[in-house]
Amino acid sequence: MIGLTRKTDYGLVALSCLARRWKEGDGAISARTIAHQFGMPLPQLMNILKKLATAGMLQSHRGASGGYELARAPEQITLLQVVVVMEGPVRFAACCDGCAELAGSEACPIESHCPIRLSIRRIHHRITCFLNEQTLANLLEDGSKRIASSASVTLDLDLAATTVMNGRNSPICP
Amino acid sequence: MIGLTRKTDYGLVALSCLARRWKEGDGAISARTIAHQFGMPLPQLMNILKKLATAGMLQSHRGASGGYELARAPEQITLLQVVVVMEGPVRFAACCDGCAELAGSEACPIESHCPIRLSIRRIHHRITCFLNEQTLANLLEDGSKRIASSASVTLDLDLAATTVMNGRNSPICP
DNA sequence: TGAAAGAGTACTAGAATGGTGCTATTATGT
DNA sequence: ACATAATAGCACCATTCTAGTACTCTTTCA
Repeated sequence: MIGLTRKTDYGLVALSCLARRWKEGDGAISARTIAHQFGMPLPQLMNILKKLATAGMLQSHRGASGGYELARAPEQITLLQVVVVMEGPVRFAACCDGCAELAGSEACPIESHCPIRLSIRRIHHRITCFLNEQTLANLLEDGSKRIASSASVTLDLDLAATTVMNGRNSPICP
Repeated sequence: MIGLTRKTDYGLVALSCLARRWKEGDGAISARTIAHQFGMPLPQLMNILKKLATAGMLQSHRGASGGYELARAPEQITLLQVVVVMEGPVRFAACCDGCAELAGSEACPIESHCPIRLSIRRIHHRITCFLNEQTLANLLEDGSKRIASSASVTLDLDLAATTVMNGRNSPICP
């Protein structure tokens, strides 16, 4: 599936909240407060924040009036990093993506004569690069602005045309 | 998760095989032959090809010496179309991605004050656009060539550096 | 007429995901 | 000193998704 899990989603919302506080110079904020603010289930958000803190993305403060804050600048936290922390390494394909040597996953049986091996790897690379260009700071730049891209490309997007058609012949890109 | 399911993977390999035959001017080929050629489980590949045929991507020929062939040119079959057929509509996020009106999925409860709603939609759009630019014909152009991109951008990729690091600070893009 | 092939449907086992609960530890404020 | 509020670290359950299999029916060709 090509999409974020709900946990990653929750994590990104929380991180954005913390990034905004970072910009304002505010201090730590508790998981309870964030959960209440965005209507997220508290136990799950606690697990998520714990994970992000363990990964070094957040700094935690225990005890009363404790909480979480970003451990580094929003510009230095990328979407790819968050996804990797929450869901594990990104693997565009189970085989043929250059990640088979990770985690003892069995190699693709047709790797030697797979007709699309290299193309899949290139696509994998493009996607991970793209995700790594999207920083928390970018995410906060809302709405009318463009996505910053180190590939020196910006697209003027018609956001109203973003809906994904189910039909097989309908192009997504306007 | 950000990655293709194995079924989509199988489907792409089979489609590439059929695309190559299309270029050579060859006719239909049976599921059994494809499965044997690439070491895929036959019953599953049959289901996959049925699905792609139902979606109009393949043309099927029943009876002895029947089989499958592409229903249209490889240039007119995109990665996004294949993913949508095999996995359903692409939704980068459960909420806030402009797809909530599909399939009766419950709306995101914080949609009105979600700090990253628009950014998520933009990223969703960029990814679907990218997937829609990758055609079967592109996939067949192996190895040393570049990915065609209507965004008029090409990146020279160091394929050897594609491995995804697990560490939180290791940039993926070289 | 029999064999080969797709069409359609149903089913099972395992993994991933979403979500909850409990106990221990740490810091704060009174 | 002590109650309280907060994170840390587990373990756990229910549901959904995924991979894979099986069976019957229809069509076509030799």
